[in-house]
Amino acid sequence: MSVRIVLADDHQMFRHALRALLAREPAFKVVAEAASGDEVLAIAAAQPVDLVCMDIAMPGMNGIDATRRLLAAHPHIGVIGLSAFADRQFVIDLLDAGARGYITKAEAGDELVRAIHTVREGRTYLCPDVAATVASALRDRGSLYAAAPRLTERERQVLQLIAEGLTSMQIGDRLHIAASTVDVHRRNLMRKLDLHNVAELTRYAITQGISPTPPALDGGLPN
Amino acid sequence: MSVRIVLADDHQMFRHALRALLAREPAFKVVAEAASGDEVLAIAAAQPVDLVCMDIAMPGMNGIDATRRLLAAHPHIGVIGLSAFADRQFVIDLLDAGARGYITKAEAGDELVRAIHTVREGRTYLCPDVAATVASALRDRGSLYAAAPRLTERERQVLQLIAEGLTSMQIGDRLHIAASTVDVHRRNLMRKLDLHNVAELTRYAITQGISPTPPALDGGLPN
DNA sequence: TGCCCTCTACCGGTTTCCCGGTAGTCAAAA
DNA sequence: TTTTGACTACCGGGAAACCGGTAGAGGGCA
Repeated sequence: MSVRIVLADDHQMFRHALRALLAREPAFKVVAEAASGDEVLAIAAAQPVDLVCMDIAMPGMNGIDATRRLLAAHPHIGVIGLSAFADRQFVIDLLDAGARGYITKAEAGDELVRAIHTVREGRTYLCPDVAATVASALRDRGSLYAAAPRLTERERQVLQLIAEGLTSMQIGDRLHIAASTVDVHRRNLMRKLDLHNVAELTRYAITQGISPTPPALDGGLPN
Repeated sequence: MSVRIVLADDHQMFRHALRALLAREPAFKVVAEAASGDEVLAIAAAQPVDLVCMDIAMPGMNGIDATRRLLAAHPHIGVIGLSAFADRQFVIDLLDAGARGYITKAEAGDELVRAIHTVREGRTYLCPDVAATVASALRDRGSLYAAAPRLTERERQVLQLIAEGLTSMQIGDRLHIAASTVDVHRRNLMRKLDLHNVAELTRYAITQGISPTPPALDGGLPN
């Protein structure tokens, strides 16, 4: 019986292209596509799924939170992370969430096929870049999880709005809290992440997918 | 005779997947892949090419400069821009460079097939998002090119350093100019781009590839 | 029960940003 | 030659960021 695969990525074109790539393998069957973490959860609740190729940076629920919640409900599903970057924090967070594989988009398409086979055999697959990142993380501190600066929900919200260019007062209004409270969250964010200004926070938010990439800078329809 | 296509994107996996997608069309033949603008130029110099699917954001020479130089040497080649964003500036710059099509990765894979056919017939193809962007740009100011806020070299340098989180004084030290001068460049940037804080500047710099997207937040091997 | 964490909120102070203006030099273009 | 554009530099002022501290309410956990 073939492997029932779900493709999760916010770029439809990438999904379609990936589907064409995987169609060459008779053992694979792409049964659904998702553009966000929420859609992945809905699909898994509605039909049997063996494996998910999960992009990290997606609007709405990101790939890491989606993986955590997906595996809580369906522990048998294999998750392979797919990201443009071999960012250490991404890798650690995703593996911590229970993913069984991680490859970057810089790798060859064959790499994904190999990863799927490996994960189906019950083993873990990391592409070379990612393996190096994990190794260096281990070497640095002995433990993989010790370093991950976990953000609270509130901090994530504040970070996202800071990255969108809002002032503390505007953020306070949006979240219905005082500007002074927003300042506290900002300070805690900076301390946790060892970042010290809005530019660094913005870059961090974008790489983490907390801020839906570089979005409506243009907007299209002003006024 | 089939259309000889070159795929240019810095993600090998995307190229491979796209190749699989286009392989379904018997009229298409992907004759080469490129990971940067330089590679596109080298390929076009070495073999006959009919059409290039060109990603905008590539390391080294970006898709816009590559298009301009490619068409200067080979005006008969059709260029279709491929980007994650429908950023107004991207679209305008690429069309200005002579591209004949522009589609975002949010579109379906079929969209690319349709675009290739259209461009081969000598016409221009824009996906709906992009068409709306162009229309709004025209509506805003009557002319497409009048809008392009061209940045000077100095402004680009300052923008990049702002996006990296440096203060005006630090930027001044780095560029050997006074902090007050940096402030002037910052103000001119904000006026030209209609952006009003560091967060927005940072996001802009990242979308433009001026700031090397996911920066060394992680680093990999800090030793 | 006590401890820790999160979220809330305010106090103070310094630095930087953000916006406005003026103004000189230099090189290229009209 | 005059003008335009880029780069340089300073003044002033208000807003916001940045950094430090304190502190109460509520929840989870040992």
